[in-house]
Amino acid sequence: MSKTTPTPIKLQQALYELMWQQSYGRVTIDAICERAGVKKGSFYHAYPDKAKLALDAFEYFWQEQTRPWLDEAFSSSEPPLIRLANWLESGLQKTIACKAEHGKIYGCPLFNVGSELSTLEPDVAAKVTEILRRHRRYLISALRDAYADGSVEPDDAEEVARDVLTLVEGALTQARIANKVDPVRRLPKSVGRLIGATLPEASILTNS
Amino acid sequence: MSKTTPTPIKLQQALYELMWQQSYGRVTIDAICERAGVKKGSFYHAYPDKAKLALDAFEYFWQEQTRPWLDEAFSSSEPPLIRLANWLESGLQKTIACKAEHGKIYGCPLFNVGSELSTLEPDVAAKVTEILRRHRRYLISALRDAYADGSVEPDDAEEVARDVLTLVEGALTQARIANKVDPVRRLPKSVGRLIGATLPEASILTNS
DNA sequence: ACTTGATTTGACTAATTAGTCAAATAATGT
DNA sequence: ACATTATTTGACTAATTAGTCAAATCAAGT
Repeated sequence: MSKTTPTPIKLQQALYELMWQQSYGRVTIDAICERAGVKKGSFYHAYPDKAKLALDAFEYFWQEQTRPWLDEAFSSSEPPLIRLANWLESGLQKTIACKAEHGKIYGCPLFNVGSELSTLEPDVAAKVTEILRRHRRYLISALRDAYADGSVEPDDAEEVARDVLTLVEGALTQARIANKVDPVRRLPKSVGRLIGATLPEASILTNS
Repeated sequence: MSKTTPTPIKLQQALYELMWQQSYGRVTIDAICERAGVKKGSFYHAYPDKAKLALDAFEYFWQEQTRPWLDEAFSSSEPPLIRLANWLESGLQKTIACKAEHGKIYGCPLFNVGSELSTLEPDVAAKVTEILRRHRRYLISALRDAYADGSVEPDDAEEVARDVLTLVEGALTQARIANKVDPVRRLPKSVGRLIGATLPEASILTNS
Protein backbone atom coordinates (compact mmCIF):
# COMPACT_ATOMS: atom_id res chain seq x y z
CA MET A 1 0.00 0.00 0.00
CA SER A 2 2.47 2.54 -1.18
CA LYS A 3 0.18 4.95 -3.01
CA THR A 4 -3.14 6.01 -1.66
CA THR A 5 -6.19 4.91 -3.65
CA PRO A 6 -7.48 7.68 -5.93
CA THR A 7 -10.76 9.22 -4.90
CA PRO A 8 -12.73 8.09 -7.98
CA ILE A 9 -11.74 4.49 -7.33
CA LYS A 10 -12.73 4.76 -3.69
CA LEU A 11 -16.08 6.12 -4.77
CA GLN A 12 -16.54 3.40 -7.37
CA GLN A 13 -15.83 0.68 -4.83
CA ALA A 14 -18.15 2.27 -2.31
CA LEU A 15 -21.09 2.61 -4.67
CA TYR A 16 -20.57 -0.81 -6.13
CA GLU A 17 -20.62 -2.52 -2.78
CA LEU A 18 -23.52 -0.51 -1.42
CA MET A 19 -25.80 -0.90 -4.41
CA TRP A 20 -24.96 -4.57 -4.60
CA GLN A 21 -25.93 -5.15 -0.98
CA GLN A 22 -28.89 -2.78 -0.91
CA SER A 23 -30.13 -1.18 -4.10
CA TYR A 24 -29.09 1.69 -6.30
CA GLY A 25 -31.93 3.91 -5.20
CA ARG A 26 -31.38 3.38 -1.52
CA VAL A 27 -27.77 4.50 -1.63
CA THR A 28 -27.35 8.20 -0.89
CA ILE A 29 -24.43 10.37 -1.89
CA ASP A 30 -23.69 10.80 1.79
CA ALA A 31 -23.55 7.05 2.29
CA ILE A 32 -21.16 6.66 -0.63
CA CYS A 33 -18.91 9.35 0.75
CA GLU A 34 -18.94 7.89 4.21
CA ARG A 35 -18.03 4.41 3.01
CA ALA A 36 -15.36 5.84 0.71
CA GLY A 37 -13.94 7.98 3.52
CA VAL A 38 -14.31 11.11 1.49
CA LYS A 39 -16.21 14.35 1.88
CA LYS A 40 -19.11 15.31 -0.30
CA GLY A 41 -17.28 18.12 -2.01
CA SER A 42 -14.79 15.56 -3.30
CA PHE A 43 -17.62 13.50 -4.71
CA TYR A 44 -18.89 16.37 -6.77
CA HIS A 45 -15.39 17.22 -7.83
CA ALA A 46 -14.98 13.71 -9.22
CA TYR A 47 -18.49 13.09 -10.57
CA PRO A 48 -21.50 15.18 -11.56
CA ASP A 49 -23.95 12.63 -10.18
CA LYS A 50 -24.52 9.10 -8.96
CA ALA A 51 -25.40 7.67 -12.37
CA LYS A 52 -22.08 8.72 -13.89
CA LEU A 53 -20.28 7.14 -10.99
CA ALA A 54 -22.27 3.96 -11.49
CA LEU A 55 -20.98 3.70 -15.06
CA ASP A 56 -17.40 3.78 -13.85
CA ALA A 57 -18.17 1.49 -10.94
CA PHE A 58 -19.48 -1.20 -13.27
CA GLU A 59 -16.55 -0.81 -15.63
CA TYR A 60 -14.04 -0.94 -12.80
CA PHE A 61 -15.47 -4.12 -11.38
CA TRP A 62 -15.64 -5.73 -14.74
CA GLN A 63 -11.95 -5.05 -15.25
CA GLU A 64 -10.78 -5.84 -11.73
CA GLN A 65 -13.05 -8.64 -10.72
CA THR A 66 -15.34 -10.21 -13.29
CA ARG A 67 -12.93 -10.34 -16.18
CA PRO A 68 -10.09 -12.04 -14.28
CA TRP A 69 -12.58 -14.46 -12.83
CA LEU A 70 -13.96 -15.40 -16.24
CA ASP A 71 -10.49 -15.62 -17.74
CA GLU A 72 -9.62 -18.22 -15.20
CA ALA A 73 -12.89 -20.13 -15.22
CA PHE A 74 -12.99 -20.28 -19.01
CA SER A 75 -9.34 -21.13 -19.41
CA SER A 76 -8.75 -22.86 -22.72
CA SER A 77 -6.51 -25.30 -20.89
CA GLU A 78 -9.64 -27.17 -19.98
CA PRO A 79 -12.16 -28.91 -22.25
CA PRO A 80 -15.16 -26.67 -23.01
CA LEU A 81 -17.70 -28.44 -20.84
CA ILE A 82 -15.31 -28.36 -17.90
CA ARG A 83 -15.03 -24.61 -18.42
CA LEU A 84 -18.77 -24.25 -18.09
CA ALA A 85 -18.75 -26.47 -15.03
CA ASN A 86 -15.93 -24.44 -13.51
CA TRP A 87 -17.73 -21.20 -14.15
CA LEU A 88 -20.90 -22.43 -12.45
CA GLU A 89 -18.98 -24.05 -9.62
CA SER A 90 -16.94 -20.97 -8.81
CA GLY A 91 -20.10 -18.89 -9.00
CA LEU A 92 -21.71 -21.24 -6.53
CA GLN A 93 -18.71 -20.91 -4.24
CA LYS A 94 -18.96 -17.14 -4.38
CA THR A 95 -22.63 -17.33 -3.54
CA ILE A 96 -22.01 -19.63 -0.60
CA ALA A 97 -19.20 -17.44 0.65
CA CYS A 98 -21.38 -14.36 0.39
CA LYS A 99 -24.08 -15.96 2.45
CA ALA A 100 -21.57 -17.16 5.01
CA GLU A 101 -20.01 -13.73 5.33
CA HIS A 102 -23.04 -11.47 5.21
CA GLY A 103 -25.92 -13.80 5.96
CA LYS A 104 -27.43 -12.60 2.69
CA ILE A 105 -27.14 -13.59 -0.94
CA TYR A 106 -26.64 -10.50 -3.03
CA GLY A 107 -26.77 -12.04 -6.47
CA CYS A 108 -25.51 -10.22 -9.53
CA PRO A 109 -25.42 -6.42 -9.33
CA LEU A 110 -25.60 -6.14 -13.08
CA PHE A 111 -28.97 -7.77 -13.16
CA ASN A 112 -30.33 -6.25 -9.99
CA VAL A 113 -29.32 -2.70 -10.70
CA GLY A 114 -29.92 -3.04 -14.42
CA SER A 115 -33.48 -4.03 -13.77
CA GLU A 116 -33.96 -1.31 -11.19
CA LEU A 117 -32.63 1.43 -13.44
CA SER A 118 -33.71 0.35 -16.91
CA THR A 119 -36.55 2.85 -17.10
CA LEU A 120 -34.87 5.56 -15.04
CA GLU A 121 -31.22 5.69 -16.10
CA PRO A 122 -30.86 4.47 -19.69
CA ASP A 123 -27.11 5.03 -19.68
CA VAL A 124 -26.60 2.70 -16.78
CA ALA A 125 -28.89 0.12 -18.34
CA ALA A 126 -26.88 0.34 -21.57
CA LYS A 127 -23.68 -0.21 -19.63
CA VAL A 128 -25.16 -3.27 -17.98
CA THR A 129 -26.26 -4.64 -21.33
CA GLU A 130 -22.77 -4.07 -22.69
CA ILE A 131 -21.11 -5.92 -19.82
CA LEU A 132 -23.55 -8.79 -20.07
CA ARG A 133 -22.57 -8.99 -23.70
CA ARG A 134 -18.90 -9.30 -22.77
CA HIS A 135 -19.84 -12.00 -20.35
CA ARG A 136 -21.75 -13.84 -23.02
CA ARG A 137 -18.73 -13.99 -25.29
CA TYR A 138 -17.06 -16.42 -22.94
CA LEU A 139 -20.07 -18.68 -23.18
CA ILE A 140 -20.22 -18.49 -26.94
CA SER A 141 -16.57 -19.48 -27.27
CA ALA A 142 -16.94 -22.40 -24.91
CA LEU A 143 -20.05 -23.59 -26.70
CA ARG A 144 -18.40 -23.35 -30.10
CA ASP A 145 -15.50 -25.37 -28.81
CA ALA A 146 -17.89 -27.92 -27.40
CA TYR A 147 -19.66 -28.17 -30.75
CA ALA A 148 -16.33 -28.46 -32.53
CA ASP A 149 -14.92 -31.25 -30.41
CA GLY A 150 -18.17 -33.15 -30.56
CA SER A 151 -18.93 -33.10 -26.84
CA VAL A 152 -22.25 -31.42 -27.57
CA GLU A 153 -24.64 -31.69 -30.47
CA PRO A 154 -24.03 -28.52 -32.54
CA ASP A 155 -26.53 -25.71 -32.27
CA ASP A 156 -26.65 -21.92 -32.53
CA ALA A 157 -23.96 -20.93 -30.04
CA GLU A 158 -25.11 -17.35 -29.81
CA GLU A 159 -28.68 -18.26 -28.99
CA VAL A 160 -27.82 -20.99 -26.56
CA ALA A 161 -25.37 -18.69 -24.81
CA ARG A 162 -28.12 -16.14 -24.37
CA ASP A 163 -30.36 -18.76 -22.85
CA VAL A 164 -27.67 -20.00 -20.51
CA LEU A 165 -26.85 -16.53 -19.29
CA THR A 166 -30.51 -15.74 -18.87
CA LEU A 167 -31.02 -18.86 -16.80
CA VAL A 168 -27.98 -18.18 -14.66
CA GLU A 169 -28.88 -14.57 -14.02
CA GLY A 170 -32.43 -15.59 -13.29
CA ALA A 171 -31.21 -18.15 -10.78
CA LEU A 172 -28.98 -15.59 -9.08
CA THR A 173 -31.93 -13.26 -8.79
CA GLN A 174 -34.10 -16.02 -7.35
CA ALA A 175 -31.33 -16.78 -4.90
CA ARG A 176 -31.22 -13.15 -3.86
CA ILE A 177 -34.97 -12.81 -3.47
CA ALA A 178 -35.38 -15.99 -1.44
CA ASN A 179 -31.94 -15.71 0.19
CA LYS A 180 -31.30 -19.35 -0.65
CA VAL A 181 -28.37 -20.90 -2.49
CA ASP A 182 -30.55 -23.64 -3.95
CA PRO A 183 -31.34 -22.01 -7.28
CA VAL A 184 -27.62 -21.56 -7.90
CA ARG A 185 -26.77 -25.07 -6.79
CA ARG A 186 -29.16 -26.54 -9.31
CA LEU A 187 -27.59 -24.67 -12.21
CA PRO A 188 -25.19 -27.29 -13.60
CA LYS A 189 -28.01 -29.72 -14.15
CA SER A 190 -30.33 -27.11 -15.68
CA VAL A 191 -27.64 -25.62 -17.88
CA GLY A 192 -26.85 -29.13 -19.00
CA ARG A 193 -30.46 -29.59 -20.07
CA LEU A 194 -30.33 -26.29 -21.91
CA ILE A 195 -27.26 -27.09 -23.96
CA GLY A 196 -28.21 -30.72 -24.42
CA ALA A 197 -25.40 -32.38 -22.51
CA THR A 198 -24.60 -33.47 -19.00
CA LEU A 199 -21.99 -31.16 -17.50
CA PRO A 200 -18.94 -32.90 -16.03
CA GLU A 201 -17.61 -32.23 -12.56
CA ALA A 202 -15.72 -28.97 -12.17
CA SER A 203 -11.95 -29.25 -12.15
CA ILE A 204 -11.57 -26.13 -10.07
CA LEU A 205 -10.66 -26.71 -6.44
CA THR A 206 -13.78 -26.17 -4.35
CA ASN A 207 -12.55 -24.66 -1.12
CA SER A 208 -14.13 -26.87 1.52
CA MET B 1 -69.11 2.22 -11.63
CA SER B 2 -71.77 2.37 -9.01
CA LYS B 3 -69.62 2.35 -5.89
CA THR B 4 -66.47 4.35 -5.59
CA THR B 5 -63.21 2.40 -5.36
CA PRO B 6 -62.06 2.03 -1.74
CA THR B 7 -58.98 4.05 -0.83
CA PRO B 8 -56.75 1.03 -0.06
CA ILE B 9 -57.45 -0.39 -3.52
CA LYS B 10 -56.70 2.91 -5.17
CA LEU B 11 -53.41 3.04 -3.30
CA GLN B 12 -52.57 -0.55 -4.21
CA GLN B 13 -53.18 0.11 -7.88
CA ALA B 14 -51.15 3.29 -7.77
CA LEU B 15 -48.13 1.76 -6.09
CA TYR B 16 -48.26 -1.33 -8.24
CA GLU B 17 -48.23 0.60 -11.45
CA LEU B 18 -45.60 3.08 -10.33
CA MET B 19 -43.14 0.56 -8.96
CA TRP B 20 -43.62 -1.60 -12.01
CA GLN B 21 -42.79 1.25 -14.36
CA GLN B 22 -40.06 2.82 -12.26
CA SER B 23 -38.80 1.09 -9.14
CA TYR B 24 -40.00 0.64 -5.62
CA GLY B 25 -37.43 2.99 -4.17
CA ARG B 26 -38.12 5.78 -6.59
CA VAL B 27 -41.82 5.94 -5.76
CA THR B 28 -42.60 8.47 -3.05
CA ILE B 29 -45.65 8.49 -0.82
CA ASP B 30 -46.62 11.76 -2.45
CA ALA B 31 -46.46 10.19 -5.90
CA ILE B 32 -48.63 7.29 -4.79
CA CYS B 33 -51.19 9.67 -3.34
CA GLU B 34 -51.22 11.83 -6.42
CA ARG B 35 -51.75 8.90 -8.76
CA ALA B 36 -54.40 7.46 -6.47
CA GLY B 37 -56.15 10.83 -6.21
CA VAL B 38 -55.98 10.78 -2.45
CA LYS B 39 -54.39 12.98 0.17
CA LYS B 40 -51.46 11.90 2.27
CA GLY B 41 -53.44 11.76 5.48
CA SER B 42 -55.60 9.10 3.87
CA PHE B 43 -52.54 7.09 2.99
CA TYR B 44 -51.41 6.96 6.57
CA HIS B 45 -54.91 6.21 7.70
CA ALA B 46 -54.94 3.15 5.43
CA TYR B 47 -51.33 1.99 5.79
CA PRO B 48 -48.47 2.53 8.24
CA ASP B 49 -45.88 2.60 5.45
CA LYS B 50 -45.07 1.83 1.84
CA ALA B 51 -43.89 -1.72 2.49
CA LYS B 52 -47.21 -2.77 4.02
CA LEU B 53 -49.01 -1.30 1.05
CA ALA B 54 -46.72 -3.21 -1.28
CA LEU B 55 -47.78 -6.48 0.33
CA ASP B 56 -51.41 -5.76 -0.41
CA ALA B 57 -50.60 -4.43 -3.85
CA PHE B 58 -48.93 -7.68 -4.84
CA GLU B 59 -51.75 -9.76 -3.42
CA TYR B 60 -54.38 -7.66 -5.13
CA PHE B 61 -52.76 -7.99 -8.50
CA TRP B 62 -52.24 -11.66 -8.10
CA GLN B 63 -55.96 -12.10 -7.43
CA GLU B 64 -57.23 -9.64 -10.00
CA GLN B 65 -54.78 -10.04 -12.81
CA THR B 66 -52.21 -12.81 -12.66
CA ARG B 67 -54.43 -15.56 -11.36
CA PRO B 68 -57.21 -15.11 -13.94
CA TRP B 69 -54.57 -14.90 -16.65
CA LEU B 70 -52.94 -18.17 -15.56
CA ASP B 71 -56.29 -19.88 -15.12
CA GLU B 72 -57.06 -19.18 -18.72
CA ALA B 73 -53.61 -19.90 -20.17
CA PHE B 74 -53.29 -23.17 -18.28
CA SER B 75 -56.83 -24.31 -18.97
CA SER B 76 -57.07 -28.08 -18.71
CA SER B 77 -59.17 -28.02 -21.85
CA GLU B 78 -55.92 -27.93 -23.78
CA PRO B 79 -53.14 -30.52 -23.92
CA PRO B 80 -50.31 -29.70 -21.46
CA LEU B 81 -47.75 -28.55 -24.00
CA ILE B 82 -50.29 -26.26 -25.61
CA ARG B 83 -50.88 -24.76 -22.17
CA LEU B 84 -47.23 -23.92 -21.86
CA ALA B 85 -47.20 -22.49 -25.35
CA ASN B 86 -50.28 -20.42 -24.58
CA TRP B 87 -48.75 -19.11 -21.41
CA LEU B 88 -45.59 -18.00 -23.19
CA GLU B 89 -47.49 -16.62 -26.16
CA SER B 90 -49.84 -14.54 -24.07
CA GLY B 91 -46.89 -13.30 -22.04
CA LEU B 92 -45.20 -12.28 -25.27
CA GLN B 93 -48.33 -10.45 -26.36
CA LYS B 94 -48.43 -8.58 -23.07
CA THR B 95 -44.79 -7.62 -23.50
CA ILE B 96 -45.35 -6.38 -27.04
CA ALA B 97 -48.43 -4.46 -25.98
CA CYS B 98 -46.53 -2.86 -23.12
CA LYS B 99 -43.79 -1.69 -25.43
CA ALA B 100 -46.33 -0.39 -27.92
CA GLU B 101 -48.23 1.52 -25.27
CA HIS B 102 -45.41 2.90 -23.14
CA GLY B 103 -42.37 2.60 -25.36
CA LYS B 104 -40.80 0.60 -22.54
CA ILE B 105 -40.80 -3.02 -21.48
CA TYR B 106 -41.47 -3.22 -17.79
CA GLY B 107 -41.01 -6.94 -17.26
CA CYS B 108 -42.27 -8.67 -14.16
CA PRO B 109 -42.75 -6.53 -11.06
CA LEU B 110 -42.39 -9.54 -8.81
CA PHE B 111 -38.88 -10.15 -9.99
CA ASN B 112 -37.84 -6.53 -10.32
CA VAL B 113 -39.13 -5.37 -6.99
CA GLY B 114 -38.31 -8.62 -5.25
CA SER B 115 -34.70 -8.28 -6.26
CA GLU B 116 -34.63 -4.62 -5.30
CA LEU B 117 -36.08 -5.21 -1.86
CA SER B 118 -34.73 -8.61 -0.88
CA THR B 119 -32.14 -7.21 1.50
CA LEU B 120 -34.16 -4.19 2.59
CA GLU B 121 -37.74 -5.37 3.09
CA PRO B 122 -37.79 -9.07 3.93
CA ASP B 123 -41.57 -9.13 4.21
CA VAL B 124 -42.02 -7.94 0.67
CA ALA B 125 -39.42 -10.41 -0.57
CA ALA B 126 -41.27 -13.21 1.22
CA LYS B 127 -44.51 -12.16 -0.43
CA VAL B 128 -42.84 -12.22 -3.82
CA THR B 129 -41.45 -15.68 -3.15
CA GLU B 130 -44.89 -16.86 -2.13
CA ILE B 131 -46.53 -15.55 -5.28
CA LEU B 132 -43.82 -17.04 -7.47
CA ARG B 133 -44.59 -20.33 -5.77
CA ARG B 134 -48.26 -20.03 -6.70
CA HIS B 135 -47.19 -19.30 -10.24
CA ARG B 136 -44.98 -22.37 -10.27
CA ARG B 137 -47.85 -24.65 -9.34
CA TYR B 138 -49.41 -24.10 -12.73
CA LEU B 139 -46.19 -25.19 -14.38
CA ILE B 140 -45.86 -28.26 -12.21
CA SER B 141 -49.37 -29.40 -13.05
CA ALA B 142 -48.85 -28.91 -16.76
CA LEU B 143 -45.54 -30.75 -16.67
CA ARG B 144 -47.03 -33.66 -14.72
CA ASP B 145 -49.79 -33.91 -17.27
CA ALA B 146 -47.25 -33.83 -20.06
CA TYR B 147 -45.30 -36.63 -18.39
CA ALA B 148 -48.50 -38.61 -17.88
CA ASP B 149 -49.74 -38.41 -21.43
CA GLY B 150 -46.33 -39.22 -22.81
CA SER B 151 -45.80 -35.98 -24.70
CA VAL B 152 -42.60 -35.40 -22.71
CA GLU B 153 -40.03 -37.78 -21.27
CA PRO B 154 -40.85 -37.92 -17.52
CA ASP B 155 -38.62 -35.97 -15.17
CA ASP B 156 -38.85 -34.18 -11.81
CA ALA B 157 -41.76 -31.82 -12.46
CA GLU B 158 -40.96 -29.64 -9.48
CA GLU B 159 -37.37 -29.08 -10.51
CA VAL B 160 -38.10 -28.53 -14.16
CA ALA B 161 -40.85 -26.09 -13.26
CA ARG B 162 -38.36 -24.11 -11.19
CA ASP B 163 -35.96 -23.98 -14.10
CA VAL B 164 -38.64 -22.90 -16.52
CA LEU B 165 -39.86 -20.14 -14.27
CA THR B 166 -36.30 -19.01 -13.63
CA LEU B 167 -35.62 -18.84 -17.35
CA VAL B 168 -38.82 -16.97 -18.06
CA GLU B 169 -38.29 -14.45 -15.28
CA GLY B 170 -34.69 -14.04 -16.36
CA ALA B 171 -35.80 -13.36 -19.91
CA LEU B 172 -38.36 -10.80 -18.77
CA THR B 173 -35.66 -9.04 -16.80
CA GLN B 174 -33.32 -9.07 -19.78
CA ALA B 175 -36.12 -7.65 -21.86
CA ARG B 176 -36.63 -4.88 -19.35
CA ILE B 177 -32.97 -4.02 -19.08
CA ALA B 178 -32.36 -3.93 -22.82
CA ASN B 179 -35.89 -2.72 -23.63
CA LYS B 180 -36.13 -5.41 -26.28
CA VAL B 181 -38.81 -8.06 -26.79
CA ASP B 182 -36.31 -10.51 -28.22
CA PRO B 183 -35.50 -12.41 -25.02
CA VAL B 184 -39.20 -13.06 -24.52
CA ARG B 185 -39.79 -14.03 -28.12
CA ARG B 186 -37.14 -16.72 -27.90
CA LEU B 187 -38.72 -18.33 -24.86
CA PRO B 188 -40.80 -21.11 -26.47
CA LYS B 189 -37.74 -22.59 -28.08
CA SER B 190 -35.60 -22.30 -24.93
CA VAL B 191 -38.29 -23.62 -22.66
CA GLY B 192 -38.69 -26.50 -25.07
CA ARG B 193 -35.00 -27.30 -24.70
CA LEU B 194 -35.35 -27.13 -20.94
CA ILE B 195 -38.21 -29.59 -20.71
CA GLY B 196 -36.88 -31.78 -23.48
CA ALA B 197 -39.64 -31.30 -26.05
CA THR B 198 -40.52 -28.99 -28.87
CA LEU B 199 -43.39 -26.75 -27.86
CA PRO B 200 -46.35 -26.70 -30.23
CA GLU B 201 -47.93 -23.55 -31.59
CA ALA B 202 -50.11 -21.71 -29.13
CA SER B 203 -53.85 -22.19 -29.58
CA ILE B 204 -54.63 -18.82 -28.06
CA LEU B 205 -55.67 -16.15 -30.50
CA THR B 206 -52.74 -13.83 -31.01
CA ASN B 207 -54.26 -10.41 -31.52
CA SER B 208 -52.63 -9.21 -34.73
C1' DA C 1 11.46 28.05 -1.99
C1' DC C 2 7.90 29.58 -4.82
C1' DT C 3 4.25 29.43 -8.05
C1' DT C 4 0.56 27.26 -10.22
C1' DG C 5 -3.07 24.14 -10.67
C1' DA C 6 -5.54 20.31 -8.81
C1' DT C 7 -7.85 18.36 -4.94
C1' DT C 8 -10.07 18.32 -0.52
C1' DT C 9 -12.70 20.24 3.04
C1' DG C 10 -16.63 21.73 5.83
C1' DA C 11 -20.04 24.65 6.26
C1' DC C 12 -23.78 26.21 3.76
C1' DT C 13 -28.62 26.42 1.03
C1' DA C 14 -32.57 24.69 -1.14
C1' DA C 15 -35.50 21.08 -2.09
C1' DT C 16 -37.64 16.94 -1.24
C1' DT C 17 -39.78 13.74 1.59
C1' DA C 18 -41.81 11.12 5.53
C1' DG C 19 -44.81 11.46 8.90
C1' DT C 20 -48.33 14.06 12.30
C1' DC C 21 -52.64 15.94 13.73
C1' DA C 22 -56.75 18.60 14.78
C1' DA C 23 -60.61 19.82 12.36
C1' DA C 24 -63.99 18.80 8.71
C1' DT C 25 -66.71 15.56 6.35
C1' DA C 26 -69.03 11.30 5.40
C1' DA C 27 -71.10 6.98 6.76
C1' DT C 28 -73.68 4.00 9.98
C1' DG C 29 -76.66 2.42 13.36
C1' DT C 30 -80.64 3.64 16.58
C1' DA D 1 -83.01 13.20 13.47
C1' DC D 2 -79.30 12.27 16.27
C1' DA D 3 -75.19 10.32 18.02
C1' DT D 4 -71.24 7.72 17.12
C1' DT D 5 -67.70 6.05 14.48
C1' DA D 6 -64.81 5.97 10.42
C1' DT D 7 -62.63 8.50 6.85
C1' DT D 8 -60.68 12.43 4.57
C1' DT D 9 -58.43 16.68 4.40
C1' DG D 10 -54.81 20.21 4.32
C1' DA D 11 -51.70 22.43 6.73
C1' DC D 12 -47.97 21.49 9.55
C1' DT D 13 -43.03 19.77 11.42
C1' DA D 14 -38.84 17.40 11.29
C1' DA D 15 -35.56 14.98 8.89
C1' DT D 16 -33.12 13.72 5.04
C1' DT D 17 -30.84 14.64 0.93
C1' DA D 18 -28.75 16.81 -3.23
C1' DG D 19 -25.94 20.09 -4.58
C1' DT D 20 -22.84 24.63 -3.98
C1' DC D 21 -18.78 27.23 -2.92
C1' DA D 22 -14.98 29.86 -0.96
C1' DA D 23 -11.19 28.79 1.59
C1' DA D 24 -7.63 25.48 2.87
C1' DT D 25 -4.53 21.91 1.62
C1' DC D 26 -1.76 19.26 -1.34
C1' DA D 27 1.26 18.08 -5.53
C1' DA D 28 4.35 19.19 -9.33
C1' DG D 29 7.30 21.68 -11.85
C1' DT D 30 10.95 25.24 -12.04
